[in-house]
Amino acid sequence: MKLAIDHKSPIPLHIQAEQLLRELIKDPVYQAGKLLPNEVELAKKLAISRTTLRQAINKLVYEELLIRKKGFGTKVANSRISSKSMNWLSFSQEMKARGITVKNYELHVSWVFPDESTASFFDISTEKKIVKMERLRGSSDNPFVYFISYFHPRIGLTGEEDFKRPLYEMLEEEYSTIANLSKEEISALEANKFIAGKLEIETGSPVLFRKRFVYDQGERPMEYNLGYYKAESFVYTVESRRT
Amino acid sequence: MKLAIDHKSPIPLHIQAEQLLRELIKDPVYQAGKLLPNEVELAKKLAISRTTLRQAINKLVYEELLIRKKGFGTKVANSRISSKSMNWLSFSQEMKARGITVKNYELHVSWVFPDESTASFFDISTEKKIVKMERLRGSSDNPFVYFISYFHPRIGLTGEEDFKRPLYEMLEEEYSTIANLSKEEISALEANKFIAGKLEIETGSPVLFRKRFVYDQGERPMEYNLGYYKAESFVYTVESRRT
DNA sequence: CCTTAAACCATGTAAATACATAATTAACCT
DNA sequence: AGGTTAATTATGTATTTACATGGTTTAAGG
Repeated sequence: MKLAIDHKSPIPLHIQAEQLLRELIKDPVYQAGKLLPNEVELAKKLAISRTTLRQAINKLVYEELLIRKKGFGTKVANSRISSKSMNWLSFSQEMKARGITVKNYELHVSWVFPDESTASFFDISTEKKIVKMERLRGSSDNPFVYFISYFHPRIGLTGEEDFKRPLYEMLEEEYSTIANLSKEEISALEANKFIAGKLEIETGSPVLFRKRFVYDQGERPMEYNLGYYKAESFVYTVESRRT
Repeated sequence: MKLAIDHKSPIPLHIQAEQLLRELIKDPVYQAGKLLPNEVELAKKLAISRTTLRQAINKLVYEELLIRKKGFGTKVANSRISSKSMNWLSFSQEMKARGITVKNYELHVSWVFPDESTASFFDISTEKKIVKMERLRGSSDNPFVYFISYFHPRIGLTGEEDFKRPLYEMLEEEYSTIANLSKEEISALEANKFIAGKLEIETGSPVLFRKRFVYDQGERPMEYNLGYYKAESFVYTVESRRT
């Protein structure tokens, strides 16, 4: 674990401090509501200004990972909002846990120009082609989900990879890219003609639609994933606890 | 609307600025991704330092109400309704934060026999009546969610309570019952005739359906909640981190 | 011995300043 | 006209400085 801050790095100091703090609070020593060193001391130790350190702490406070108390100190929050971390993101593993064997109905990999929103999430130009993966998956009886994934060019995918392997395992082993954070948006949609065809339902039928924004170790965008789930066959579960 | 900042007020300047901005972006003029005045100008106009102003803007950026772009400016995010772990559980508070005034279109409280699944969750007999609350809520323009709540008899509700108050606040203050854990199941459904009528959509249109199992301090079931959200107007967001 | 006041500690608030960097626009040169 | 370069604009990063304020601990006083 990196305990110091590199002033020569192009990564902003407050980002480095933030990452450092995230690592720090994972340490068992800090788990049970323990106090952090005070800001003035810690800033001196890290050789950054108190303002910069506060900038980093602020983010974690906002995420409710840290709790500040005036005149007392900053402590590590005990219970975090767990969203039943999906084991972790892997579809096939999740299905396996439910006793469903995943069948791949279609798999298609291509190089395409990203649309506006994808390019914006990846922070790249719409003129630069990226790898797109489409997958139709389901149980042994019938397909019930259609996935579209876009991958950031930084990863360096060729499009020739073995996408039959569990995706995140492959990305980790072959490209040292680890999914670290996922932001998801879940909504209900009417199936358009294309999706309806894939999922073998009627156009206009409801589908559960999930956008997933996946970030790597450095909080950099790595995957943009769209999932269209046949309505009856999928339930998304979330568990959250008061903090 | 207050447009100025009171330097003599005991309320911190950055809090005042934050509130002012929240009001400001509600203004129709700012609705469609419009740019805010630049930080240096705005700070001068409000007679506060840029640092303080940035502190205020930061909060709204964290909440994704504003989007900053270096060298370009700060624009208002096209606010769609999302639920960032629901703040915590309260619908009206979450809407308030988004600048949407919640309107209650219908409110109906009754004593009913629980169905099988409800009785099973509460671990009570189907012969024992419980309090059921139905609510149709939405923005000032139109309803977009229909809630049904069942409450565990242990709480001791009479059905005469003031359900116009924030629910969890009322339960905490009047009955010392605190929501502590929530398990949610989200799926997509076709609106049946009843729901379609309430939400003013066509039968068969997709709705986002959420079941919520709420537990109290002692992890005992306290509320069973069903929510039917009009499809276009609701996005459920989840953020999860690898552990 | 208990209450109250003072001292202390750590975070909270606020400003002024300086320079870096990304996005846009304008000017410039082929 | 088209592409490259430079200037402009507005946010991003970082430091130093100063004082306020809410808790905690200690010390004083009845």
